[in-house]
Amino acid sequence: MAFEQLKLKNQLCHRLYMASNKIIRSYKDYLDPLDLTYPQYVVMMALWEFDNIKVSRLIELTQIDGGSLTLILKKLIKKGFISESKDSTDKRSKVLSLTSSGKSLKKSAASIPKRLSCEDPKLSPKEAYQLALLLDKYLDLNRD
Amino acid sequence: MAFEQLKLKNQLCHRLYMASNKIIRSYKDYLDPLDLTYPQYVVMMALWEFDNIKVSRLIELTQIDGGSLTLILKKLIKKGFISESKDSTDKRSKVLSLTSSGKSLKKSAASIPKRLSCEDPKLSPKEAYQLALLLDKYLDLNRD
DNA sequence: CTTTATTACTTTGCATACAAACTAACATGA
DNA sequence: TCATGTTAGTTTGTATGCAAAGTAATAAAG
Repeated sequence: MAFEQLKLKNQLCHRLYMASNKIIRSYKDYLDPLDLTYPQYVVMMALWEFDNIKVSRLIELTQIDGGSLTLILKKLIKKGFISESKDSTDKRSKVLSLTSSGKSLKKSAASIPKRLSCEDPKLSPKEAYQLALLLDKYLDLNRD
Repeated sequence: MAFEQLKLKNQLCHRLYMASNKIIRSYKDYLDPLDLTYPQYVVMMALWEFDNIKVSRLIELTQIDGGSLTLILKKLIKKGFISESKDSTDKRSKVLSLTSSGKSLKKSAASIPKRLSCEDPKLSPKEAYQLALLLDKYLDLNRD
């Protein structure tokens, strides 16, 4: 009756859960000045990389579900970072675009990744790369 | 102006965020029959392993923040899986204990880890172990 | 033995997650 | 072209996640 398989230290899921929450918390200090939450930052990164895309493409890129995304987009629009327009060929689709304010925000965000990785490098660059590879395999992603 | 550091594929955090959400979603099919959400399951695992512990210890074990935990505990009490009592030596503390119903739930949960890992093994056991080691290092955990 | 600081939780307010139901618009087939 | 199916997003309801303020009880100081 040891039930080893139910011990917390044997749960990959619990580690992912803690690690995700922890790293998102650590972004807060850097994102607050930009008036962005972490999910909002992910959406902005997607748009900084691929501007003028549909909601469906944003869901693919960010893996944020549609329901959550609708709310996040409303907030980003309210903040003036993005704007929406109807797709001329398919009125069901909505196209999202960066405003000038949203574009200039990219410059302010540019230093965040480096500042974060330097702040408290629990993992070496090599280890971070290994971790990224394993996560990509788990996520079944094929990038590049 | 390439801003490579802001591309999604270069974000470790985004991978952790997607992986955590994905693996928690994958637990849903197995936890619904037990009437548990994933965070509730984590709390139950902690109690199955260390029964009769205080809220502060539960926070240490699960890394769930106090505010969220209060709500989760209320729900687990309402479902009859755990009960609370005052610590006799320190009335500020609250001790949580499994009920007989909560204890027997452990038997129903025992098969979940294996069923999940077999369902769609994106990672080999060796890779999962590597991933766990890297996450522990990131989390700064020292188990055993 | 009071005053003050610290602890252990709880409550509040805002922002997601996410499944399920819903709506409008496009696509298909007879 | 009309009924039907599918798709792209939105809405709704429940459950966190988390920072900050609040509360009650214990500890520390003087």
